[in-house]
Amino acid sequence: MTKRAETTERRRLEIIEAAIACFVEAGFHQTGMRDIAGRAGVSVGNLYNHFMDKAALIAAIAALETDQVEDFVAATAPGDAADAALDAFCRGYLAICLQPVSIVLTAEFASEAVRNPAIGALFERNRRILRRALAAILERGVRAGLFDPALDRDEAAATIIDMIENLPIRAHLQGGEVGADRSEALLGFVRKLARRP
Amino acid sequence: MTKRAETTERRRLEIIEAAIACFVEAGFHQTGMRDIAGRAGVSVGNLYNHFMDKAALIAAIAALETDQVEDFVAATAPGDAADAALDAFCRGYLAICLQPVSIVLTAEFASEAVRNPAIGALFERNRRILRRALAAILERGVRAGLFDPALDRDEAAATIIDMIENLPIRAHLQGGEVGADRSEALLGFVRKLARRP
DNA sequence: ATTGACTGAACGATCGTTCGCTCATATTCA
DNA sequence: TGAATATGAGCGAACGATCGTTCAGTCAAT
Repeated sequence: MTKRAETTERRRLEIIEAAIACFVEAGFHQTGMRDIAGRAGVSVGNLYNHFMDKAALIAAIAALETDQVEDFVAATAPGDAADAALDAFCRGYLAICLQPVSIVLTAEFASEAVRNPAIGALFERNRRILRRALAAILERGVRAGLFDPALDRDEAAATIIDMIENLPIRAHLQGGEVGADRSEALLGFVRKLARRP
Repeated sequence: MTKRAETTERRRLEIIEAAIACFVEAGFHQTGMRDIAGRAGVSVGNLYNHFMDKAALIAAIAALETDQVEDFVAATAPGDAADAALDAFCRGYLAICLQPVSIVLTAEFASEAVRNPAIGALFERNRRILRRALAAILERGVRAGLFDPALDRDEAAATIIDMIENLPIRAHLQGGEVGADRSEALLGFVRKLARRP
C-alpha cells in the first residue's frame, strides 16, 4: 500500500471514530456533519471525500460492528461442550454489549432500523450471524442430550440474544450497573431455557 | 366542563394523535412541528397553545402510554392462579406490543430514553409499573409452590417484559409476522423460566 | 368586555451538501 | 533521473432547505 493510501485509510478511521463518539453522545439525527468534522479535526468538505453522505457514515459504523461480531463468533471454540459453549457465548456477547458504545448504538440502530430499510438490513445481518452461531451451539447441545430436544433453536437463539442485548440497556435506564449478580441471573435464565425438562 | 374546554381537550387529543402518526412514520427528530400541524389540520402556532414545546408533546404521548399500561395492569385479575395469571399477562402485553404504533414507538422511546433523562424517567416509569405487576404474579406463584423459589422475581420480571417487547420488534426487522407459533414459543420460554427445577 | 383558541408570516439557527480552490503526493514522460 | 502532469485529500465559505419557536393580529365563545 502506498503512503498516500495509508494516510487516507487512517483518516477514514479517525472520521468513523469521531462519528461514533458524536452519535453516542447525541444520536444520529442530532449530530451534524460539522460536529463530526470538528471532533475529527477535519473540515466539513473533507468528510465528503471519504464518505458519500451521512448515511454512508452510519453504514460504515454498522460494517465495523459486523467485523467485531464476526471476530467474536469465530472465537467461540466449536470444540467445547455445548453447555460450556453456551455459557462462553453469553458471557462474551454480554461483555461486548456492556461497552458504553454498544449500549447507546444498539438502541440507536434498532430505532433507526425499524424505519430505514437500508440500516435495517445491515442491522439484521449482524443479528443473523449471532443467531446462527448460537443456534448451532443449541443444536449441538440437543444432539449431545444436554438441551431440550423440543427447543426451537432459532427462536431460542434470537430470544437469548435479545435478553443479552437488553440487560445493559435496561440497567442503564434504571441508573444501575450490571454487576456479577445480574450477569449470573441472566446466565441462569439462559441455562434454564435450554435445559431439558 | 364548558363547551369551550371540551373542544380544547378534543383538539389536544387530535394533535397528540397526529403527532403519534408522524413519529411512527418518521421518528421524533425527523418529524417537524409543521408535519404535526398539517396532519392535525391546525396551524403551527396553535400547537404552542396546547403544548409548551416539542418535548412536551413527546411527554404527553408517554403519559398516554402510562394510562394504557395502568389499565392493562389493573385488568390482570389478582384472583387467578399464578400460572394462569402469568400466561394472561404475557398474552395481554404481547397483544399491546404487537400494535404497529407500539413497535415503532417502543424502539423510538428506548433510543431517546438512553440519552434524554426526562424521557428516560417517563419510559422507566411505565416499565416499573409492568415489572411490579409481573413480579407480584411470580411471587404469588412461588408462594403457591408453582414457581421456582430460587427465582429472582424482579430480574425475571424485567427479563420477561423485555422478551415480550422485543419479539414484535425482532419480527418486524426480519420482515416476518408474529404468528401463533412464535407467540406460543415465547410463552413456552417464559413458563420454563418460571417453572421450578 | 374579556378570554383564549387560532392563524401564518417571520426569525435566527442549523441542517446536509456543494463548490472553487490549494497543495502535497503519485505517476508519466523526456 | 528530473521535470511535467494528474490525482485526490483537504479547506471553508456559501447554498437552499428546514428546523423549533415567536408574535401581532383575528375571531368566536364566555
